[in-house]
Amino acid sequence: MSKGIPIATIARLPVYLHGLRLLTDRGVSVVSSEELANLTAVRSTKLRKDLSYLGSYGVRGVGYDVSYLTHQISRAMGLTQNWAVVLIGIGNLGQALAGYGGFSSRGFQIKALLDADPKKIGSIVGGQSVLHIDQLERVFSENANSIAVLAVPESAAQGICDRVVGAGVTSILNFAPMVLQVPSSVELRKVDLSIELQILAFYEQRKLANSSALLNSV
Amino acid sequence: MSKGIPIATIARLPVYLHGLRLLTDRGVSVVSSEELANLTAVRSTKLRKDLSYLGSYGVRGVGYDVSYLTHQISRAMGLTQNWAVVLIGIGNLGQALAGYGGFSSRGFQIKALLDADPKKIGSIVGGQSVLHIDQLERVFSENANSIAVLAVPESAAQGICDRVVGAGVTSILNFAPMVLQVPSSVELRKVDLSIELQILAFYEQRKLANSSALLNSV
DNA sequence: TGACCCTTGTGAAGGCAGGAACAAAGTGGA
DNA sequence: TCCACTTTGTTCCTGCCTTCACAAGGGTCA
Repeated sequence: MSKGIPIATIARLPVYLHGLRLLTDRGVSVVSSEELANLTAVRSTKLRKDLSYLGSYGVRGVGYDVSYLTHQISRAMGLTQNWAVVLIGIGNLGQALAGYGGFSSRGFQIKALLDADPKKIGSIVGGQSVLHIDQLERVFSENANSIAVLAVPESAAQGICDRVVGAGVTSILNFAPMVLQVPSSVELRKVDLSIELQILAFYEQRKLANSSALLNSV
Repeated sequence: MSKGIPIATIARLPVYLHGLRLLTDRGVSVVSSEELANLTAVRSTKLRKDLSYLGSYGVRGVGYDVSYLTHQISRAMGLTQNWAVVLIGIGNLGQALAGYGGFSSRGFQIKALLDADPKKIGSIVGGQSVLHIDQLERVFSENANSIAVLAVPESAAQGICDRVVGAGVTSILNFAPMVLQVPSSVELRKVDLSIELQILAFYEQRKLANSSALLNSV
């Protein structure tokens, strides 16, 4: 039952897919959970439990068939179909996202690029022409079930978000470093580029504090 | 005890800081957990619990002093000091990171930009001149305790990572969509730009599956 | 065919995070 | 000074995720 797959597992499946792709490139056709776990920096027991949510696709005493497992993970994640993505905000981050290999290789197809800056309209980014933000409603009506990706400045984010919701979009990914308000029927997720950096700083601070505490105690 | 702060809390503290900054801009000097929670899309009970890990900085019956709480959160996260960051890889993503306001506003100071592409050396990005990757060891020896941010292509990532570790860096943030191998003494964190998108796709797929199941059952 | 070996898949336990409910404490008014 | 009100800080409980340990199952070789 796909319904029972924990979110934590979903977040790791792409990492396994990446490891499997490496193995395919090397011509490896069968892999044990231990080997794949080493490649993806998780415990083998966690890997096996994750895979067990999808079904029993391994062979005891042998391991997993690389291509078969690749297919099963892709299917479970809904990546065998192509997902339409509309990218809004073509600044530096937007351009990076437009050219990001991790999207297309995982089944996400960017259907349109939108921006408000007249200087950018018509320019080619990642092989596509940038459209004016006025086209927003038309673009979403022509691409049903699209996911909206917001890479706009903080000041514009909530306004654009409201228009996207008004256009019937139910899945939004927000890169602006702020909290957006959406109806509960809309699935909103956020990527904050500096959160992980802050967690690192926190660890580093603790490390420094511990070493100075040691000095004091001598 | 800063040692007891859960990671989940650490990840939310920056969001609270952002909400507090909004309040400061509006001239608000005191805020209740309920109001701040609404601003940051969490439950007020979760907010209070998070803050209680830092200490007792509120006044019962009144709320929290905005500037005092701002200071205490910053201090707990180690953001009152400036953290030196060296950014490696000045492609689209690197340029986006170099200009990203969320870094400087949270106490991260980019000390150097490095790239291997001769065409980029000497160009000005985010107010700084791009240095050649050969300067890597020198840059880190001049900036002790720096955090390395990797925004390089997948094929170059492990090699650069090894050099960074060799230069004595103990905190690395990786934006390349791959798993890096580091000694256990090094703190490595990763940002995968497409993981959240995949989680959205998974929800969307489940939504579609459920609605078609409903149709079939009629 | 049977015994041994290897690896998967799963049940159970432990730990961490989230939510609810309540006790504690400070303010303001009478 | 006392009482009622407001909001914090904390305890308890529930649920999810991770880890451990082992049973189950398939392959291989004699």
